Amino acid sequence: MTILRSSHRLPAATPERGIPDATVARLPVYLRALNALIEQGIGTCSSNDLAAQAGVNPAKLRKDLSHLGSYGTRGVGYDVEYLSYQIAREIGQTQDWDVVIVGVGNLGSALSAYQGFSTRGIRVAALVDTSPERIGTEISGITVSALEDLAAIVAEREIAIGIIATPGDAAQTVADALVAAGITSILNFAPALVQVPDGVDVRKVDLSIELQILAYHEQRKAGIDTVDAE
Amino acid sequence: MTILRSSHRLPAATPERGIPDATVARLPVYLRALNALIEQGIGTCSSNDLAAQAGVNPAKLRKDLSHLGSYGTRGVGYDVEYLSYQIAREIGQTQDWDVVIVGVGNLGSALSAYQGFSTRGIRVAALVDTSPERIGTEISGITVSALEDLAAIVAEREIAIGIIATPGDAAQTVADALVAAGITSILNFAPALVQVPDGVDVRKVDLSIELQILAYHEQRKAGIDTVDAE
DNA sequence: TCGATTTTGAGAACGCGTTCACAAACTCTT
DNA sequence: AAGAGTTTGTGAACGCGTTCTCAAAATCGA
Repeated sequence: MTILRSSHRLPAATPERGIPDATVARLPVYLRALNALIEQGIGTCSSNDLAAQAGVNPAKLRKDLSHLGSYGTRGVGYDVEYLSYQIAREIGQTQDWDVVIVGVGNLGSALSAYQGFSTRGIRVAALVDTSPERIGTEISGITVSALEDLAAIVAEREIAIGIIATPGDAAQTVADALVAAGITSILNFAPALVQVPDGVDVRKVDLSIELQILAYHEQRKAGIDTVDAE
Repeated sequence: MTILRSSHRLPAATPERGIPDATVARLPVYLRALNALIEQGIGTCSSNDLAAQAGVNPAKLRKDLSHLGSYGTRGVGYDVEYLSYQIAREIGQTQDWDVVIVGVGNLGSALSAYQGFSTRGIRVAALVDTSPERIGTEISGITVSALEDLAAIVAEREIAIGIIATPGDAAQTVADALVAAGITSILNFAPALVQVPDGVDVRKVDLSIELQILAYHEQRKAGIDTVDAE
């Protein structure tokens, strides 16, 4: 059964630049769900099927996909492989992205060995640290370089994404070094917020805060139990 | 459904329970900013000062704080220590929270040694794994237990929060075990979504997706450079 | 060919969160 | 004591994202 890719879109249609942030954040989830379907040998799926796999509302899924174009077929659904490719292309996963990790303490080391990256087009290309004891050692098959060599490494390997995995007080220094080296996208694991110039994207992952949010809700659950009788 | 908890000072105000999720997620950020101010020896601050420290809009900060109560003084600002305590109390950081980490691979090990937890009232109380080679070994000063012993450990130590740091295919099994053991809050680092019964909170941190989102924007920047002449 | 059925794509309504704008409340100076 | 200056707390406007809903487009069976 061949799925018609409902004709070509308009040649000069809106460049469709500007997918909502919330949608962008979910596209990788859909991609993962589609890959799961591919592994199950499923060739076509409805928005209901895919939404169930991805854990979202079917209407939301369709709205999200509609921002990319019309890749489904009414009355039929989506061709799994075709849609998978379209999303991959949209989020730039048809190419590999080299990243540099700054700070190879416990977290940085764990990230350098993280299995989940390679299958999603992420390749840890370099490790950097400031500690003399760490520089020159090999972690996950990569030799740790000095922070001074960052710019050269970034230029040579065409690295566009940097990961900050240092303690909080080093974060701004590292961010400055990354920006100076030409990095324009930063993932910050340090418990500190960093200032960067316009044009540089920073995403922050704060492990403590995630747990603190859970603790708030946990406290609230406990409070309901004990206070309700009041 | 609505939780009535009479506050000691509000006579006929709204139940006041039910702080918006977006606000809850920012309270730990404010708390960190306030602690930074305390270390600088600053006793009072305006919403402008604190907002700058926390990296948010002053109006948003005030709106957030207004959900907790009126802890500021017009024309003056906020007492740093007092506000710090009020936020800490609100998000349950006046007590320590014990957590169990399931999966002591690279990521789980790194989390067990993470310095940022202890200062925020998070204590890693137990480590669990399924691998016979890991069970019984000591990591960050904690002996790794078997998954079968999870329920006993959770009960004994009164652990309320569990962290999943396993590969994706083990995540659901682990989540089921955590729920069976009485855990009601889960932080999931595995690249898979887990199903849990009502009443159990799950937060998900997906390292690959964070990088994929950055890669999307990175790709877009590159596209603008080459396509757009603006 | 035609009607019944399935499913997408998108307009519209809705809700939540952010930002604006300002009165109220406080301090400080004269 | 009173006016000028500050800053909070909050109602209102706004914008983004989610959800509802349904016409349009496709398949299938007779």
